[in-house]
Amino acid sequence: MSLNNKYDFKTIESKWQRYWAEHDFYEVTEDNNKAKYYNLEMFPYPSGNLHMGHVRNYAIGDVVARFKSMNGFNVLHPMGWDAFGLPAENAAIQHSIPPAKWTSSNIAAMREQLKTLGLSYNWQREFSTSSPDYYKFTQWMFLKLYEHNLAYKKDAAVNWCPSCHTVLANEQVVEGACERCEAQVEKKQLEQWFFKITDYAPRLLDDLELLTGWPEKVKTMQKNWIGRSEGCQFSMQVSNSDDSIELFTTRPDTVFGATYLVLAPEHPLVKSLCAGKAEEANVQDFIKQMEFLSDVARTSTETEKEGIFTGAYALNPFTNEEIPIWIANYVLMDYGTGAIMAVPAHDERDLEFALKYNLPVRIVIENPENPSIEVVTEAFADDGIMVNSAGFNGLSVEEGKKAIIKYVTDKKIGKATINYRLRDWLISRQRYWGAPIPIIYCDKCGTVPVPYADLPVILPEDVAFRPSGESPLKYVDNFINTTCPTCGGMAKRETDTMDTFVCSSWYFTRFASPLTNDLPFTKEAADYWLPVDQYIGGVEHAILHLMYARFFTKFLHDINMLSAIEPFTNLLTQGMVLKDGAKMSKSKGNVVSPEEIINKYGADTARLFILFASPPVRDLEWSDQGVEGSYRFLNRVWRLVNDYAANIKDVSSPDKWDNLDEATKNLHYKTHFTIKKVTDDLEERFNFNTAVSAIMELFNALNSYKEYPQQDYRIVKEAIESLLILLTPFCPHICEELWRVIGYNSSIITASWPKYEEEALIQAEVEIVVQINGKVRDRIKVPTNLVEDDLRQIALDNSRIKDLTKDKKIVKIIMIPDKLINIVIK
RNA sequence: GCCCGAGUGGCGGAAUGGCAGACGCACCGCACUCAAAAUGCGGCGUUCUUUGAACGUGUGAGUUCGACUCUCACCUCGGGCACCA
Repeated sequence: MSLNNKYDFKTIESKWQRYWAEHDFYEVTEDNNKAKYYNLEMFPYPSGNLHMGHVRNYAIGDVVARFKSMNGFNVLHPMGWDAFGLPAENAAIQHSIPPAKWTSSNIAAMREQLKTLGLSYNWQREFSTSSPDYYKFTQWMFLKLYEHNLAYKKDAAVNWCPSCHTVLANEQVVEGACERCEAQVEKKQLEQWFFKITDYAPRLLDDLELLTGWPEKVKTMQKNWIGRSEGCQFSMQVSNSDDSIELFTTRPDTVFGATYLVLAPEHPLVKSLCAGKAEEANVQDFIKQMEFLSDVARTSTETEKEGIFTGAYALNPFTNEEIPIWIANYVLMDYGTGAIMAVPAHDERDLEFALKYNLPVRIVIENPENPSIEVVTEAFADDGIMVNSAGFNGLSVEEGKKAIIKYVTDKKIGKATINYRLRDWLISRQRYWGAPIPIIYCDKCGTVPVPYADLPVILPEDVAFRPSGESPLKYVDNFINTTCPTCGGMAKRETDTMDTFVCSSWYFTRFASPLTNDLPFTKEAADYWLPVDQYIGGVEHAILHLMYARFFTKFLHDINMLSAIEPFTNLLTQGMVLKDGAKMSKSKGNVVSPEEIINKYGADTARLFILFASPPVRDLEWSDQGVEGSYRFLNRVWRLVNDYAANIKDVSSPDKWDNLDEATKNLHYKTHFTIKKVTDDLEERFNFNTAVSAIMELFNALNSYKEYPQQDYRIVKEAIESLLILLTPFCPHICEELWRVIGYNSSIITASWPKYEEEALIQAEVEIVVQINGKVRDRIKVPTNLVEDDLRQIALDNSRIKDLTKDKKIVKIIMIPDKLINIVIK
């Protein structure tokens, strides 16, 4: 090795990146003779800057893709851009750069940054969701949903972000604030487009069971979000009126304790209920107060319950009692029927309200621990026996529910129902930089969908942005003014665009055949590649993106576009990258730039550190010194392999390893042990950190062997080759270079993953731990697979053990073969 | 309030019923050097009466021959949901 043979990562990395790209190593086509593996990382928003979270996400994905590929799979590993969204528009407003231009230059910059990481992407399939070739099919999806009555427009109280100047989906409101900008969300009555995701609620919930490769945590979050609840819907007659009120309850068994009804202030019956009554004016005031209050302001647990009596009464069909009808802030119009029966004795919320407004409290479920209680201070919601409930007395809660449901069903005043917390997905946005909703409004024909043949509805680029953020589309006459596809008359286009989550709800299908231009993808290609075998990304998408994508997949399945019913078979949610215990952010000033790290140490070092420092699902604490350590390791590998290169180049390995001396045999063992360990870690557990540490151990073993006088270069060669191949998914560049250094002409990235030999893992002797009463007292070396009788004898004959057990009575001896013997003494 | 996850040396972490602390970082010592860096070699949980022993995986109990690992209760931190009837 010459003195100037330094580990020159810059030259090495750019050389091999060019070489791999030129030789199309990552291009794939559908091949039915090979097992496919679709490996996908959540595509990024092209902010223009790669951050460490991206690097971690893509490094993890690249290890999986390369590992699968080296194991003979036909691997699809694509990358694209989730390119619509507000930042581009804000840049346009602030810096007068057109969003399209801003976006494409950001994409170019980020693509270059990604390429310096040496990721095994199939770049031929790259696309951006903001290109007409793509959003044409986002619009196609809208039309298909519309065609199947799953896209509809309704006037509703919606979440309005005053800062983003647009409405938001329920999922995009976090603790009353906008998910993006954290401004307090307001409520507005607007006509908006929705996707009827609620039609899919039962399947979205039930099919979570199929997702055995998903983290429990994500499934639980989705389950809670969908929020299925079983109960009963029935009606109560309004006194002195033909109207009746439909209400929903999960506790029909408590109906005898219903002492009042509560309607949501927006309930359509409220007006007529109080019409002409003394209460009318006050009720109207109350409704006005509620109207503009955001959901959170109105319904947070911290908000005090408020309500008002409507002046009307309803007849409880079970007690034949007249009970007052109230309206209150804590009842929501868009859940259930917007009306509840209040049972203060057995519902905490109703109790709080009843106590505040002096409404009667009646116990109808007996608390078995406190049967004689008379004054209710705490709502009892657990299981008990029905009391004060006429013919239903004595039933348990479960029996009571069934009996009451049967009663209302027989009487034809109600039925068993299931309610979901999930709301329909509000997808229209009053912003410019998104896929235009392909709808035309005609005075004569009404709402008319754009014909498929006319897609895409092109987003005009020559527009004037307004500082307020108000969509400039509203002022682009040649966009708005069009002709009606049905009657040919003058008509106007919808100016709202779609939520960017719509774009990302189907992108994984497009990668299967990204150039298809009559359909979003061909069924043939999609059925070959989908579902995605491994999906990798941040847990922040646990509900939003992952649920929308599941919804789209099921819909595409239903319209026979796709065989898959779930998009992602396995999901890995990686942890955040932290610095000094906090998420990296500009405001905290703790951002480490990937570009700098790659410049200083190279992509291989950056990748190695990120994969070694912590298992993928956990948060990763950034450590500059840790990076140094990874860099140091690669330098040591570099030196060792170069030192050995001449000696191992022309050595060939025999068919059988015979007569190896002990030190050599140990190295041989270590090599095969490492192959097994790394393979298991990558295949089954995604424990990249322990895989790396196993490779480091193999390196350490090789390094010690270097001092051994009678080296067997055949075994050294085997160890070095194994080490390089095992390290390739983590650090492909240095491994490729060293592969050539030891004499290969073919690329290491196409090398087969090594298989361990069972025989090499058999050791003649094992160390057994000898315990007395569970405490380690000695260690002895014995032949492998020693029978218990012999092991017991050897242990008892051991002088230290003899010493410690003399004068003691041996009660019991527990033996674990090849591992441990525990002598229990008294 | 409810649900989920985590808690192990100075630090990142390893071990999921059988040797606690693999691997790495930091630190200490030695070699090389005029010196430093780099590199190499060695040490490195705490305490003590130090060829040995006691203690030690958030706290307390329990199961077991044996518990970081299982069970129960609690504490702390993180995440999710939170008037959804």
